[in-house]
Amino acid sequence: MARDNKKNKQDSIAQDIALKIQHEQYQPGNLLPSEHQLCDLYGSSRETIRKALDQLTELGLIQKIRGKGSLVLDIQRFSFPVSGITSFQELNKTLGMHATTEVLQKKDDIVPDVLAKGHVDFGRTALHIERLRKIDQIPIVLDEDYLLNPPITDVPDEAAAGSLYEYFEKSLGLDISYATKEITVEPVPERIASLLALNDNNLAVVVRSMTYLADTTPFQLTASYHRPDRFKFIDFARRRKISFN
Amino acid sequence: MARDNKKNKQDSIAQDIALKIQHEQYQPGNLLPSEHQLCDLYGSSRETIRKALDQLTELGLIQKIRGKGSLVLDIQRFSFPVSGITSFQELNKTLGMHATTEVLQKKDDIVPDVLAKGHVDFGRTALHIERLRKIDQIPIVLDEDYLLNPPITDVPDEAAAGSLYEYFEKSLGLDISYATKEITVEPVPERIASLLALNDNNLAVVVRSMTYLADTTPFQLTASYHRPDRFKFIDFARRRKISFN
DNA sequence: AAGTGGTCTAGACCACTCC
DNA sequence: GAGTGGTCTAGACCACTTT
Repeated sequence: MARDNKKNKQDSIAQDIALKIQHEQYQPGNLLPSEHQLCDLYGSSRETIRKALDQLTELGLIQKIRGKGSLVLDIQRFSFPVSGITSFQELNKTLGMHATTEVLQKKDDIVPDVLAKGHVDFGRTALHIERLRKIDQIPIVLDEDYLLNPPITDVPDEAAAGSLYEYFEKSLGLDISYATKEITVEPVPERIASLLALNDNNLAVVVRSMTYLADTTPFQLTASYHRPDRFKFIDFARRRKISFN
Repeated sequence: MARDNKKNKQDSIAQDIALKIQHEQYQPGNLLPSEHQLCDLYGSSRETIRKALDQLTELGLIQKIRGKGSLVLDIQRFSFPVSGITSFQELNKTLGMHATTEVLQKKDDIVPDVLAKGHVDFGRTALHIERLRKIDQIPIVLDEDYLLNPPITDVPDEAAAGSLYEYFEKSLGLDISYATKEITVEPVPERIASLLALNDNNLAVVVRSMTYLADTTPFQLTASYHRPDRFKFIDFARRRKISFN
């Protein structure tokens, strides 16, 4: 699930067209109806249609070509959702894998300095949730989440075992907005290595992220340890027009 | 460098504000002038100002807060350019490191199947450029580029030693638009391992990418092999409003 | 010439924050 | 209430592709 926040027109239109692409009502290699036709279809102005199409462009679902139209791109379905902020649980649903989550810990702890660095004060405590994710019984990811209070006071066990994001957005009504993410490859402590059943070299892919609300409040720090042989990060990126030189 | 394509108003405004943020004329934690003030400042309509601010929002430079204003975010400078399509050469300039590029090969070759898969026909030939990137004499990245003809017929040696992107955009006038990228960790062949001076385990971070022009023509396939101990990928991502369930 | 997307405008109304 | 951003509109003019 995650965000049915499509209250406004442009978001509803974007969502609707996205679904039609997903269900191949609009197919890769074909053009969407022209903006003018979409105006009639949805009964809205052209700028609103264009804002909806901008969202699809940003996602990599379409490419607009001047004089021609909006081309539906051929992005393999398994590469969605790409990049962005997406939880294991959501990804799981989308890809239809059989995954389980085991909650190993849930208690207040001091945020490790490596995670806190540059984001929150050192020595701050937070609700620490440790979860081991398995696919077909094989451990794939170990998630170490640190949830800041405020805005998060407690997390029910069911939410920890399921999707934290869904709980935050749906139950708490938090407005999750953006995140910074850093991917490295590092040797990890023995405990983590054994949980993930790593080889002798103890190398894991470490994804550290900081997630913020719309009002810029940081609320979640995460370190995810991935088995290197099962790790895959897929990204779609557009060339930006802004340069910094 | 790269793309001074800021011919239109919204891009110029976005670029101008971005530079003012970079030079701390607008500082993290402070608000930008209001949209109304920016209208006066740049002599444009509010929607145009808003489109410029949208670009900055997408980049992670600002966060808009309703009723308050546009807050300049505190993204450490070393994390720019974030994500997106950014070449080694550009990154190098931005970070001011001392790096060298050694061109090992430049000849026509068949595109390896792993790279071609899902993007171009198997068995297709392309201009293969192999480059070893070093920082302070230490090998960091091995780039295997395959450039498709058309649109690329040849690449001068100077361009290969410098920035391919700069050559494509500035000299050839190509309109680079988007790319898909995939990051994995894999054991690599002995030759690559020795070029990168890897440990006994021969593990490297492999970034495979496919880059497209604005007219959706694929033109560049790349496999980059990174030393795991020097690899770092930094990303800024916004929560999307479109869901696929 | 007709149809497409690209850009910009001036204005309207709303929701939220702050005083 | 005044100021902020969020959304939407109707229309204009331009650049490009197609026939």
